[in-house]
Amino acid sequence: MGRGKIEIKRIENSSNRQVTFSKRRNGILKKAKEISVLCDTEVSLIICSSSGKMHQYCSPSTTLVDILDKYHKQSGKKLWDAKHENLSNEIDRIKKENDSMQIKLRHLKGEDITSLNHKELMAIEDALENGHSGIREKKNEKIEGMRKNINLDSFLLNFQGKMLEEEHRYLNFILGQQELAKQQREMTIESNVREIDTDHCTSQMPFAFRVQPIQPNLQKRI
Amino acid sequence: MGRGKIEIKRIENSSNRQVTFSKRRNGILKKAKEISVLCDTEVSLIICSSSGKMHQYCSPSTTLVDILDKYHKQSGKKLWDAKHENLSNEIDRIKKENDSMQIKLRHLKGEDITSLNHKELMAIEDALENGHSGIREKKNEKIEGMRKNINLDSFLLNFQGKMLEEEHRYLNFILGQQELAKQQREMTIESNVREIDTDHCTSQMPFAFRVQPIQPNLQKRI
DNA sequence: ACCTATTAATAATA
DNA sequence: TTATTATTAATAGGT
Repeated sequence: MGRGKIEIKRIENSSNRQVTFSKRRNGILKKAKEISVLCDTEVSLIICSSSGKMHQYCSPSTTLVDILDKYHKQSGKKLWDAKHENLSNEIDRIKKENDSMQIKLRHLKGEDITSLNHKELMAIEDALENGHSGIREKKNEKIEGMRKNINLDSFLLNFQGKMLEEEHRYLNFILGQQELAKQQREMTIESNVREIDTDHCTSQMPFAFRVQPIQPNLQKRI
Repeated sequence: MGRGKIEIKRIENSSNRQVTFSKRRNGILKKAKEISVLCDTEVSLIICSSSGKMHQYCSPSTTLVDILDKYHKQSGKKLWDAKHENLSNEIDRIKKENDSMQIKLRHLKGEDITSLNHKELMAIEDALENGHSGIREKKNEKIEGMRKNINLDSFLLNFQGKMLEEEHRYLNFILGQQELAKQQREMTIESNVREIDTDHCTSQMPFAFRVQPIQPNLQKRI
């Protein structure tokens, strides 16, 4: 294309080379734009002239960095230096860690567990139980613990009260019996000291000494 | 150039677009080679097709990295730094996410919970309970359930056994005391009917009638 | 992938 | 650099 055909090799005439560069540079930039528009593609074109000037085209939908990044990933070539590679690797590593933790969390929350087998479910349940007991301990030490203590105290108090009541009733009963027995004994001695009658004696035996049904509440248990 | 003129806009017909891409891609790659040879320039051309394939040309005297580096220095644009910054930011973001998840996981496992307040503990416990109930549902209800029931049964059995033992001991004690009291009474009446001594009488009162510490375990049932 | 009419690019020139 | 233009190269549409 031109007044004559040319061989594709370095143009030795500097002026000609410069003119050709200018023309072809425009041409290729135009082509780059055209293909990116016509074919909906991402194009990056960088041209460094021998004089040091740079010319660049990048398709409008993206950035050079994006294209280079794509290239990097696709080609597997080390475009980026070791530092970038390290960073990329770390990102991959952390992302994996992230995903695994996310899954664990979801499992602990009881989500996405349909696919798990029995062993896995058991492991998760153990973890939940351990966690729960740990939490319970801590929680109980605080308010829950207080409430329980209060409940226990009131129960014990209630219990003690009932015990004391019971004891009190029993003691009163005993005292009453003793009193009665004493009076009966005194009456007997006073009125008929010499009259000895075993039967009478037995019948007059202080109530406290007779075989008594033991406290009914306690007897129930026999 | 072609059978007809075309407008430079996206070719909607997918097949045509693909054909045109193929042709123009070859064309622009050829142009890139030509300008780099004719004009002794460094050229980098990267084309990403919409289907994801990549095509690249780089002038033979150099590498893409060199060209990018030159571009970087010349343009003053932060190609590398921007990339580096992006990566660093992403790492920071993911690391934070990671840490937060790690903490959540540890909390759910019952670790590092001393610093939590009551509300937080409650929230975690709720989560654990929710998770647990989910797991429980999914878990093998038969075998696990059976095991638990057996354990509970054996516990109750054990407990009942202990209760009965205790009761038995107590009943034996009561019976022993009653027996003793009866014997003592009979002895007292037989040997010294007339000797009446209140103190002695009190001291001889059957043990069963004295104020006894009440059996705590059994008293519970009152 | 090939063909080819037609358009686009550009070498030589100014 | 830009403009002209003869000539070659690229390619659109069809096969």
